[in-house]
Amino acid sequence: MKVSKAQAAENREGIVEAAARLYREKGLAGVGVAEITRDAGLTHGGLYRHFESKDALAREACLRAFDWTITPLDGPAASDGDLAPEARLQTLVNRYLSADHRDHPGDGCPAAALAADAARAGPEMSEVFALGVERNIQRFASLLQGEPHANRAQSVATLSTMVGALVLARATAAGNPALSDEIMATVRAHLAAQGQ
Amino acid sequence: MKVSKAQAAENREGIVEAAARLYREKGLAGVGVAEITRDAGLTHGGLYRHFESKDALAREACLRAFDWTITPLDGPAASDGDLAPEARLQTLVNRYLSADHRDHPGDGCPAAALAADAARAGPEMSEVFALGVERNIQRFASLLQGEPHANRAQSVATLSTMVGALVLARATAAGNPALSDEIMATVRAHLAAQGQ
DNA sequence: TGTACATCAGTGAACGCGCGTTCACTGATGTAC
DNA sequence: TGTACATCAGTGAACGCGCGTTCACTGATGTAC
Repeated sequence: MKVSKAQAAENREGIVEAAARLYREKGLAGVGVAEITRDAGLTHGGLYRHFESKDALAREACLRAFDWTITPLDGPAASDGDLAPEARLQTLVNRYLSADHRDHPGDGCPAAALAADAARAGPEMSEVFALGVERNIQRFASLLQGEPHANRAQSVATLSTMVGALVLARATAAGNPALSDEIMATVRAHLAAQGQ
Repeated sequence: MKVSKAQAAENREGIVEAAARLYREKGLAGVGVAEITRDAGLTHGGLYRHFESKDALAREACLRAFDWTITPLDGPAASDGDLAPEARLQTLVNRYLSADHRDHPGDGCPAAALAADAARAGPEMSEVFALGVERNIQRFASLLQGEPHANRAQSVATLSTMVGALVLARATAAGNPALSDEIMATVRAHLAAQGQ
């Protein structure tokens, strides 16, 4: 049955949100369109009224996933604006390299969850990731405003370190939890010492 | 038809090697057993004389992939033993963060290519990755012998940075080659400045 | 060393299953009058 | 404002396809005598 335009837009939104979460949890190749639409409270057939193909949905879902920011993980820290740049950076790093973020990729950083999949998903998906990574670099740089060595290079290096540490922590979490924790703690300390 | 025990062992080896390469190229969910055995010059039915399941093969292939070392990428640098630890580290970093390594994941670092897949593949695969990552950390630490700040923490941090940078460079390579190159160059310089 | 035969690595058809996509159909929405 | 009807979001069966796994079969290997 037909639904109102408002309801249809809401349904579309629900599909994108469900896809953004499920893809981060299970990988681009690990989720089917039936699971995504079911998660959004619909059936699979209607998907193609909103998206040209599964790949088109995947691209839009990844773009949406990059709207993610670290703050929601621990709730908004209202007083962050008062902190010195070094402290703000460290707060962000501690949230990014936390057990909570490691264990809930569906609500987390898409770069850490999906970069390897994106590299294999064709040039259009790679463009989506390039946009998202560029946005993260710039957001990082603006966060570091006032830092002694605050610049784009610093942002790129710190972002790489955080993504790499989270990826390794996730891959080792089930098989060697102590190693997984060690990686996150070591890199938190490393970035704290570097930013001091 | 039956083949000699030596031939059978060779065929098994070929399957593991093909799987180790194809999985790094296309991801754990992106390759079927038919493609792997075809690549090894066999048909898919015989796979189960050697491996209990596709997952068991995947685990063995990942373990094998961790035998990978960076040196073969540019050929063995016979004179590396004469270099100072800082120079040896920088040579390794430059090889790891090269266009060649980025564009040929099948012959490259399994942590960068498969860590996200491994995190989703169950505890047994995670154990394989924990072993591989631990080996890489220790190899790194022994390479840094003689460095002023050479220790395990330094190894973990540098490894994380390298993996993260390569992962991001791969994800953005097709969509924004300039950004991909920038990430690798920036992190090469960052690690050079840090290790000086 | 020669012969008879059990072993078993490898083949390829077949299986059940889930995938992405299509399509005839439903029925509430929203518009034309 | 009320009525008739075209639109179209959503449903669910059906499609062709490739997947992992099984299995009857083949025939060279390797062993028992």
